Amino acid sequence: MEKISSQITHATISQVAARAGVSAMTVSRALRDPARVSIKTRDRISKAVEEIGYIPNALAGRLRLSGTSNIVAVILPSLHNSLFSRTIQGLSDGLLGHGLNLMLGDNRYSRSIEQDLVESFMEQRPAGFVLHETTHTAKTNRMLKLSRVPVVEIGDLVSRPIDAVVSYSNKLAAKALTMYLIEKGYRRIGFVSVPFDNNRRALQRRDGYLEALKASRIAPKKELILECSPGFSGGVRGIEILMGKKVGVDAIFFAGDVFGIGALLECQRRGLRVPEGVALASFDDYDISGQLTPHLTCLDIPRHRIGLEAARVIVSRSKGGCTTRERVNVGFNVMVNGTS
Amino acid sequence: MEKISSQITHATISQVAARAGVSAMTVSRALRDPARVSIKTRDRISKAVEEIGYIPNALAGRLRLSGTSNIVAVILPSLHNSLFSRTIQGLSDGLLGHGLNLMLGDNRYSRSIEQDLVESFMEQRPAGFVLHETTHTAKTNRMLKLSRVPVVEIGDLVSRPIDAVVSYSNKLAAKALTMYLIEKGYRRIGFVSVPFDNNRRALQRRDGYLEALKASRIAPKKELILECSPGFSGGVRGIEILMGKKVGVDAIFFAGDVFGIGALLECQRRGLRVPEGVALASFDDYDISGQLTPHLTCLDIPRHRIGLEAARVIVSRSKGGCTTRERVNVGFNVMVNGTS
DNA sequence: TTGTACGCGTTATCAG
DNA sequence: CTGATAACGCGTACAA
Repeated sequence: MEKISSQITHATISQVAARAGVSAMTVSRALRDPARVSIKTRDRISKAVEEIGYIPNALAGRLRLSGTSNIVAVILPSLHNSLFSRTIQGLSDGLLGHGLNLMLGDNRYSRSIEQDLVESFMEQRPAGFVLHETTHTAKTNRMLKLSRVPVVEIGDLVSRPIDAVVSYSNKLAAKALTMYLIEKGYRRIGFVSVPFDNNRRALQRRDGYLEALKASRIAPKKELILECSPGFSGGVRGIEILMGKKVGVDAIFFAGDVFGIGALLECQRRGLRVPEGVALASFDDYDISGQLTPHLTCLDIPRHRIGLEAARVIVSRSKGGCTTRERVNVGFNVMVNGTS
Repeated sequence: MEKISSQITHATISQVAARAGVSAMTVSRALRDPARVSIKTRDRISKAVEEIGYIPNALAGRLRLSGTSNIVAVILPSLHNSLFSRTIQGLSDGLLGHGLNLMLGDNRYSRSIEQDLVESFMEQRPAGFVLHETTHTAKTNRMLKLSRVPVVEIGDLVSRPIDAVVSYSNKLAAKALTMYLIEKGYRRIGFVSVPFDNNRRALQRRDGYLEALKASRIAPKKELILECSPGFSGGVRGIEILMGKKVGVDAIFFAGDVFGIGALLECQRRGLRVPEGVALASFDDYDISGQLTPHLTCLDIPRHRIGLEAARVIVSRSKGGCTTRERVNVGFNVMVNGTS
C-alpha cells in the first residue's frame, strides 16, 4: 500500500477558534452543546465556521471518545445483483437519521476475501458489521468475536449466529415451495441450483427440497437435481436439460439467482406452455417477474426488510441495547402465480 | 444523535508491545516496515499480534498522518437499480488492491440530501468522492472545492466538472440513437422520459433527441414527448398513450429507467408486433434485455467501466497524480437489435 | 460562560 | 536495530 499523499486541506477547530476569537473548546461546545455557549459567542463561531468551511474531523473525534466510527461495514457476495440492491437500500433506509453510514464491500463469494475485508474494515473501527455470509474462516470469526462489535448475519437464519442474525430459513422456504408443488399434484419436480460447493445457502435449499420429497414419500432422483452457473443462461440450461427426452419432469424449482426468469423466457421461445407443459417456480420475486406472463410462482423474500431490520439491530446494539444473541426471522411467502 | 456507547474492545499497539517486550514504536515499525526490525523481534511481535488479535486503528493512524482515511465516498441517486449496481461493482473492482474501501450513500434524487451526505461523509475525511449527480447545491460545491478532495462526477460528461468527470454524453447518446431511428426511416418518433424537473440528465437526453430531429428537419411534436414515473409501468404507460388513437407514432425512444423493457413486454401482451407495428429503442442495455425477443435496440452505456475508471482517477489523485481538471469520456454504443 | 490540561492510538523524528 | 518524545484534532474533566 503506497503512501497516500495529498493536497487535501481541512480547516481545524482551532482555526475556527482563532477566527472567532475564542478557544477551541468553546467552538467544540458551540457545535456539540450550543446551550452552554452564549448567544453572542455562538453567532461569532457559526460565522467563522461558515467562512472557513469547517467540517469536524470524525477521525479525531471518535478517537478521543476512544471508540468506534459511525460507519457500518456491509459485506455482500456481489454488488451486481438486484436482490442485494434491495438489501442495501433497506440498510440505507434503516440507518438514515441515526448518524450511521454504510461502508460496502463484496467478497466475490470467497471466504478468504471476506476475511481480508473484515480485517480491512475493522481498521476503521466500524460501529457494526452486516455480513451476508453465515460461514466464515476461523480468523474472521475470531476477529469479530474479539472485538465484540455488533455483527448481523443475513444470509440464512442460522441457529447460532456470531452475534445476531436477521434472515429467513432457506431450508424451510425451499421446503415450503416444494410442498406446494407436490400438493398441487406435481410429482417429478426438478431442482436447479447454483453450484453447491461451499455454498451453505444452496445446500440448505436443496435439503429443504429433499425434505419435502421425503415427507411426501417421493423418491428423489439424481437426474432431477442440477447445478448451473449463475445468470439467465442457467435457467435456459435447466430447461434444455430437464426438458430433454430422457428426464421427464412436470415441474421445476429454480432455486437460485435469476434462473426462473431465464427459464420462463426460454419456454416462451420454445413455445412450451407453462404450466401445462411444465410448471415453474423460483426463489425470489424479481421486479421483472411481475411483468412476464404468466407471473412466476415464487418465494417472496423480504430483502428490503432484511436490510431494514439489520440496520435496526445494529443501531440498537451500537447504543448499548440488547447484547445477547438475537435472531430475527423475517420469514417468506409462497406466492402462487400463473406458472404453476 | 445519541451517544454511541460500547462494549467494543480493541487491542492497542502498546498492549502488543508490552506482550512482546518491546516499545510501541517497534511494533509500529514491524508492521509498517518490517525490514527495519530484527527477525527475532519481528517474530515475537507477530506472535503477540496473533495472540491478542491486534488490528491497527486506522482512525488514529490517519489522524497522525494528519490526513485522509482510505475510504472513497460514493453517492448515487438510488441503490435499488441494477445500473448503479454495475457502477458500484466497477468501483469495487477498481479500488480492490489499492487499500481503498467504499462508503456508500443514496441521495434519493435530492440535492439537499446529497448535501447532507457530502457533509457527513466529509467528516470521515474520505480519500475521494464519486458523485453521480452533476449539479449540486452551492454549499455542496463549496465543501468539495474547499477540501480539495478528489471528486469524480459520473452522471454526465459535463464540460466543467468540479474536479474530474468520468462519463458519457447523455445528449450525444440520445441524439445518436434518434439519428439512427431517423436513418432507418422512422419519422414520428416518440420520446418517453422520467420527469424532467431538475433532472439534468433527462433534459440532456431530450435535447439530444430534439437536435436529431432538427438536424433532419423533422418538426418536434409536443404530443410525442412524455414524462412517466420510473419503473416498468412507465414503459407500459408510454405504449398506452403513444399507441392511442390520436397520436400515431412509428417508433418510440424510451430514454430512461427500465421503460423500454416494460414497453416491449406490454407490446407482447397486446399482440402488437415489434418493430412492424412500432419500433422500440431504449437507453441502457439491461441484462434482461438480451433475454427478450426481439432483443431491444438500445444504447449500451459502459456502466461497469465508469466505476472502474472513476476508481482509477481517485486512486491516481489520492496518490498525488494528476490534479488538473480531467475529463474521461467512456462513450457509448448504439446497439442495433431486433426492435427497430 | 469560558479556558486549560490531558489523553485517545498512532507514527515521524531524532537520539541512543 | 530500538526507544523516547511529540504531535495529529478533538472532547472530558476540571478550574477560572
